[in-house]
Amino acid sequence: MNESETEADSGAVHSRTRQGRERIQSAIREAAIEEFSRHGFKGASTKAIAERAGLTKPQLHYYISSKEELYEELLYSVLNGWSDAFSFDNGSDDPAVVLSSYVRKKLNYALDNPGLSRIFTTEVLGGGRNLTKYWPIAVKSTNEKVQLINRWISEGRMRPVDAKLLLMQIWGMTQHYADYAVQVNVMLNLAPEQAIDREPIVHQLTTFVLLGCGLAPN
Amino acid sequence: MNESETEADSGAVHSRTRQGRERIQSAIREAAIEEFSRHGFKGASTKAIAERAGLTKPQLHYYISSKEELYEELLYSVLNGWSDAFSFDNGSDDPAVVLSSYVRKKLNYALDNPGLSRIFTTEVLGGGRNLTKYWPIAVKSTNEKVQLINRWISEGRMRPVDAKLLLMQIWGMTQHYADYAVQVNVMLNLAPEQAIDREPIVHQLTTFVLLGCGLAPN
Amino acid sequence: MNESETEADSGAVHSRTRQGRERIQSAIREAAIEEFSRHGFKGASTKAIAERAGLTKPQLHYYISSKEELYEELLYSVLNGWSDAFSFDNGSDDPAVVLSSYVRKKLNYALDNPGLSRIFTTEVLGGGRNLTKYWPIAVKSTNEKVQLINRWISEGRMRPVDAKLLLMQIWGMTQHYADYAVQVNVMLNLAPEQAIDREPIVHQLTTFVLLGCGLAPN
Amino acid sequence: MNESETEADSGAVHSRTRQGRERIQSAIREAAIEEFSRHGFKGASTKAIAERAGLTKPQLHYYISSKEELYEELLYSVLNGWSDAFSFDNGSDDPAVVLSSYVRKKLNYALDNPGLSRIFTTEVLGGGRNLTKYWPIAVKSTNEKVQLINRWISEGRMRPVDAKLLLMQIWGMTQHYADYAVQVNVMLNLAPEQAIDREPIVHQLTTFVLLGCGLAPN
DNA sequence: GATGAATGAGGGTTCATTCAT
DNA sequence: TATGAATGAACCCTCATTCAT
Repeated sequence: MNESETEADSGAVHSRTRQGRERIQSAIREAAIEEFSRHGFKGASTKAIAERAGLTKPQLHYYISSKEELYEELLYSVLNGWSDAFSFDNGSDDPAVVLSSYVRKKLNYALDNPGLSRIFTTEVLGGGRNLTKYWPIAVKSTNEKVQLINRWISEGRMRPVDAKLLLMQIWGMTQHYADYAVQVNVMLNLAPEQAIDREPIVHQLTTFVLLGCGLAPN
Repeated sequence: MNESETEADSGAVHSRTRQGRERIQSAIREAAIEEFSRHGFKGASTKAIAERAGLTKPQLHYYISSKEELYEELLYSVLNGWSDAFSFDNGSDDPAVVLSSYVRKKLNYALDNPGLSRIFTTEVLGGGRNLTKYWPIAVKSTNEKVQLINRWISEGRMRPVDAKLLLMQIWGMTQHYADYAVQVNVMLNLAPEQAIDREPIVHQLTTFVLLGCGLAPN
Repeated sequence: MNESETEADSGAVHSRTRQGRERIQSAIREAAIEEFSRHGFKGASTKAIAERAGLTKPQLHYYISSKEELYEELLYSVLNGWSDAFSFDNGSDDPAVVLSSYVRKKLNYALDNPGLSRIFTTEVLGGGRNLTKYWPIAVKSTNEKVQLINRWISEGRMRPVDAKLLLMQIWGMTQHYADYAVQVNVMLNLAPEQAIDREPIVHQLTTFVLLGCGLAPN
Repeated sequence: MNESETEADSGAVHSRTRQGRERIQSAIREAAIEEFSRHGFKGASTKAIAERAGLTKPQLHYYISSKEELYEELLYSVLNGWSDAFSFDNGSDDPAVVLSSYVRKKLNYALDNPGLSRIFTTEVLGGGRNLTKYWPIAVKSTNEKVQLINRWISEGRMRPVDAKLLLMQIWGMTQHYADYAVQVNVMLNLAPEQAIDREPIVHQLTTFVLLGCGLAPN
């Protein structure tokens, strides 16, 4: 991206082909996200992915090794993205600050990566067979947050709540904007693909969470 | 079950076969819910449905006319169930009462019918092509609730919130227990199919919502 | 069709059931004729036959032993009907009389039994695998006619023609009214199932044949 | 049949594959004609078509998109071929010339394309559901011929006949050589697939028609 | 690199027929 | 007799993948 090479490339075949390859691979990625997120692993077809990426099926198989691997790659890609949004900001120990930041990050991820988010949802819906390695990590990371929240509670800085349930509430509310995007747009009277104005949502969500936790909204 | 009970069978062949048919049809229904909710319409296979119901594929087609019709039947079944949970109690005009009742009903539906709930989610994920007829109804029903909430707000009985977003927050939080059941159980350290203790959840959810709306929890 | 059964039956159960059986069998026959004549042996389905006869499939199999046998029964039924129309009248030795009578009988058979006629056509179209036993008979019967015609020709009572071709011309022209009934009705501006006025056709056909044979039309 | 290709192949790979594709497509076409013409649309199976063309079923679907489309393609192919044979020669206004030419063309089409001809027959036998668009064209073209014949009659150049019936007689007699080819060969003592000597037939047919119309044979 | 072709498995569905009842 | 159910084969078609070119 910030490579010093301009669009007016030296023209070396090597470089051009590499660019082409990257463009194709990102086209495949986007196409695969779309298809997998709409139909799940079993329901998605390589034909549809190939067509969406502007390739033929054999061409697609030149770039990927299998449908399963492509899917897993994307799935792990979400899990990594999750790690960021899942983590609490360490910059502050103020519950209100930490929680609002968390909500905002979660929501942003859902709205910036609705496809990837939905892939995770289809995976969980399907039973989460590919997530056995992931659960321990998620559990650990969740437990850390739970402990932090519980400390806040024991310090009287927060209303006593079940911290795990609180986190799930946040997940449910934010993930909703990825999984139910279609319904959200219908309800908000937006065109099917129209982007949502996210600031009001962040604001209401954080206020809601803070009030729910007995905290003063920022 | 009293062991001396002899099935209270009338003994008539007619009755037995009819019972058998009903048992099979409900087995098909359950199997279809499971498969569709796990893999979506495209990803589900009639073979899997048949096997789960203890039938062969041609046998299955003796009871259903097509995969699509079976799916749509189930989908409409959710939509009907939705109508109940979607409706506000008319027995009260107290925001706290109405909202907690709504949350409770929504959650109960998700926990009582996780499969059906997930089918709706897969449908929305897939783009909601089968929901064109449903949206107007849902929008109307939602708008009615929005107006009621707005009245409460204008009467100063509730904190000013975006009513639509509020409803979506409730949907997201309750639906989460159906869609993400697998993750919920992992997080709550429950066995994969173990039933959840729903009372604490209802309690925290309603408290959360009421506080978020600036209402005193019951 | 031509069943002019007396409704005033003795009323005996036995007789009534026998009547019922006969009625069913004739319904099956008609249904089978329709289906086989429209789609051929392979293309016809027992389901369609059963439905057309107002029966279920297992019910149908109670009356017939197999699709093939039902088909063959009908086919042989045509072949028998053929024998009549195929035979020259022995009452006269006048070429004009014999030929016009033959044309008339052929045409009448086609118009009275279009379904059966078409079954024969589908059989021939399909290769005539079921007709191996029939060909020798047909050939013999044809050769006899050929010899008779040839005698007429050698006696100078008819223009010299290839007798076999002449017969085929008659078959083609008459069979056309069964096989191409749909097109005939379109061309004659008749409703799809409307009966045709056959006298003009008989007249033109016989005149045509007689003139073609150098005979004076009746 | 229509293979007029130069055996001297350029040898280029490109050319070879394209030739291969064309050869396969024409094999499919021939196979499909054979199967459809023998069993009708419903009775024909893609398996049989594939095998006859030397392909597997999925291979076949690489070249065609569906059984129905393949069938319709062939059917329309007949209808187009029909247009030629259906048209009267405009080169002459002599009834004898025009009619004999018509008979000859019709017969030639039936003998050159027996399979395609039979496909049309199976379609008409089956009710002609695919011919709704075709009928108006056929009716118009027929009416034009009828008017011409009627003019000849009114000018006293032809015996008065029902022109439509006359045309149907011609259709019946010529089509017979396609539809009843099997029986024709049996009757004429030819081997099942043996080609017929068509000149005597054309001669007798035209003579027959001209005499039937009160015209002097050429 | 990329394309036409092939492959074997499996998709949903209907088939003719038989078996209990 | 007649019906609900079952059966195994076959139906048309698409799948993910691989192999020549």
